[in-house]
Amino acid sequence: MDLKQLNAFVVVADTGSMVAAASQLGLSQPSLSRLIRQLEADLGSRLLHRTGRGVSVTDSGRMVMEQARALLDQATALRQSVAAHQGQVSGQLAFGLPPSMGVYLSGPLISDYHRRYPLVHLQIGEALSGDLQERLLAHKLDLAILYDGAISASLSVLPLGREPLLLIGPADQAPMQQRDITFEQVARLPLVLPGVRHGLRALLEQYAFRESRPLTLAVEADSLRVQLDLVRRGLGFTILPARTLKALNDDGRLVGIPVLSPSLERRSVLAWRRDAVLSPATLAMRDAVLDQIASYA
DNA sequence: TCTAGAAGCCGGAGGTGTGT
DNA sequence: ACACACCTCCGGCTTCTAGA
Repeated sequence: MDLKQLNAFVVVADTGSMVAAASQLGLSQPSLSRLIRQLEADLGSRLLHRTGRGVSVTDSGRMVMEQARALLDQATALRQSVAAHQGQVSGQLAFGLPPSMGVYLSGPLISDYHRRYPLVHLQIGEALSGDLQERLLAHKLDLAILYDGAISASLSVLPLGREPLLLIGPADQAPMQQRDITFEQVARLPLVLPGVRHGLRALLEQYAFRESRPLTLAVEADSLRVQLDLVRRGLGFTILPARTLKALNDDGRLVGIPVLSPSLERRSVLAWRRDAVLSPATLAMRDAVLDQIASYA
């Protein structure tokens, strides 16, 4: 058994196809088929069900897949540790963050990180907090920023802090003339909000449930830019952190005011798999995120 | 009939042993 | 120490087989 066979098996299991996996691995299908057979012979167990329309993982295969991923992660961390020991942080790093943080955090964070660690091949993904969590657990991300709440016990987290949430609207609209606004008043306003799978929406619904003040939904839009465009056009108001508004308020026509009673805030965390061996590239990104967040304080 | 995996065969690369 | 022969391993190509 070797890492090449284990990696081949993990890619086959992920793709569900020998042909697709062979293409991804840069091997011919027969070569890949032979690698898998050798692994199965070594382990004395069938890892895949073969059908005329692809392959599926057996129960033994699922168990092997989990441990194979852990071994591959350790091998990657070992390579990167040796490189770091020689003064070079290198390797691959898949990092995810929610769009409402990505709009203001990605630029400075990634450019600074890339300048300091040019040998690290970065993959940056923006997605909903729940999707990011799933991708972390599926080994598709090494590190991600998530919104606090319903975090899996399989993840380790580091709190990043709290962001006050503002009611956002056109400067000339009546509610925006106030210095602040109560949650009760906000709940009565027509709101342009993301769908229920979105962490921010889930958070607002929790506030609404606790306060017994159901939200008045005008339009549901997952895209931040669409939300703000609709707010500019007077279809309603939205709720976002101040930094998100600042990053997207190109024409300065939108303003934000604090929401009180209760004051709305969003907490975020940096998360990674509890069983993961963090590579030097991942540790460097963790520090870079903490530095960047600290610079906003 | 089409698609995808398996098997057989071949060639290249690298390792090992032996002779000079 | 070097050159050569042989062996093993790996990957590609072609063909066959099985399932949808």
